[in-house]
Amino acid sequence: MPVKAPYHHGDLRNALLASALSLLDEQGLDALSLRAVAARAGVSHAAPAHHFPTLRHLLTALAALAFTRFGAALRSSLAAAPPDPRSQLAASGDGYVGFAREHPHQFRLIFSQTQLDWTDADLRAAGAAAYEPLREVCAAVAAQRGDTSEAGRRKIELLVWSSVHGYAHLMLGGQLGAPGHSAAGAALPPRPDVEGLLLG
Amino acid sequence: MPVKAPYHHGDLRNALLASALSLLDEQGLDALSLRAVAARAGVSHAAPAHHFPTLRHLLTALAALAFTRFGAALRSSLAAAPPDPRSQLAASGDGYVGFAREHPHQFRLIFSQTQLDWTDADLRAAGAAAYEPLREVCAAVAAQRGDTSEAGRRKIELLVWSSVHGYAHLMLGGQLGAPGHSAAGAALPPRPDVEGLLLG
DNA sequence: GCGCAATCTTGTCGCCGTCAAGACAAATGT
DNA sequence: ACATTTGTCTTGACGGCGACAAGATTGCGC
Repeated sequence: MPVKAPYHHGDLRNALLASALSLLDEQGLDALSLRAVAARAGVSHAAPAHHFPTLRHLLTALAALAFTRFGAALRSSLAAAPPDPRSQLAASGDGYVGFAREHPHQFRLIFSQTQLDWTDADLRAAGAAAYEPLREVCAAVAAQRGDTSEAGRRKIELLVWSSVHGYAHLMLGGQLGAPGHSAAGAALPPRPDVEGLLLG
Repeated sequence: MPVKAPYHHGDLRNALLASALSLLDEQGLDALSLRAVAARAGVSHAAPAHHFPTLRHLLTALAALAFTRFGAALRSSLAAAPPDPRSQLAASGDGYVGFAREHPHQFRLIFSQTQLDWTDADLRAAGAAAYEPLREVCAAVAAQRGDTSEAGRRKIELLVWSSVHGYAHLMLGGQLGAPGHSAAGAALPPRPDVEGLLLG
């Protein structure tokens, strides 16, 4: 491993993404600047320009990366649960909220609206892939409720997604239960019981 | 009315908030800078310092203002609906997402986590006041479902709040239905039918 | 071996938040 | 009535930021 820095980095793009990810986890979204990321990667302040013309491009690529991690977390949570729709639904909710709690900054980045380029193909693909398991679970839930129609499936999807996403968002905002900035996960009210509501 | 600008503005604090609000509605949260707000108010770039030591202070005060408007919108939506719990619940949901659609930037500001000082007493008070009608409706819903316990009321609250908030958030993100940045409110899927789910 | 294109550096510009020092006006005390 | 004090606003400066331009360095194809 040649630690000595050559003029041409060789894999600067990935190095920048790695630096950005660590910086994001450590100091949050607001601390992500092109210059800080470049400094952490050990290059000059304008080095990222070739790989990411704009901070927006870097954030978008980073969000795509975080999205696939989010999807992987969802999948692993589903794989660890019993295969019946009710358990799967609960597991997807727990996985969703769990990722938001364990990686709050990545979660915030993923759903930050103004700073990302949502027309980017990679980001959209990563997002769609991450949500695929959730959609499958919702289809199974709709089927168990005796509704196999497209519209019925969508309604379930929307309800599940909205409630779990809203809960995660409110949780991150500290707007649930404990006032101030109490320790995460201390005395939070439990996630809304969608599975109980939908599957009795 | 002396339009000529005196050295002492007289009501700069409110003028700054008004400028900030119009700038927010016109150009979004990212365009809110102390200098831009000061310029719009016709004062020098450092004039806000006396009233808002930091951009964070200004945003917090502005969020408190937007929160009371949000609460007023909720109340007016509730007042225009029949008094039965089901209609009130539907009206609060419609008012919630309606405000988010009509004032997306104010909505985003209100729920922006990192840029606001959530220990600020005014902000917390404004937020609590805005949510009061929602809590009352949820209490009525819980009662109609035969659950008058504190825990039952909270569960209903959390479900309603999470689902409607998540829906509004996803809607603003354009993550529902139409891809890209289609016109707001075009072909969006309807809000999750919490009232139907909870009250048959 | 040579040119060429890609990659990285240094330098610059304008905008930002923030601090410091000074100009100005209004209220206050005598 | 006037001087002083206090609050308010201005000008000026500093460092950090994103973005652009121009130059240096390297590796690759010919």
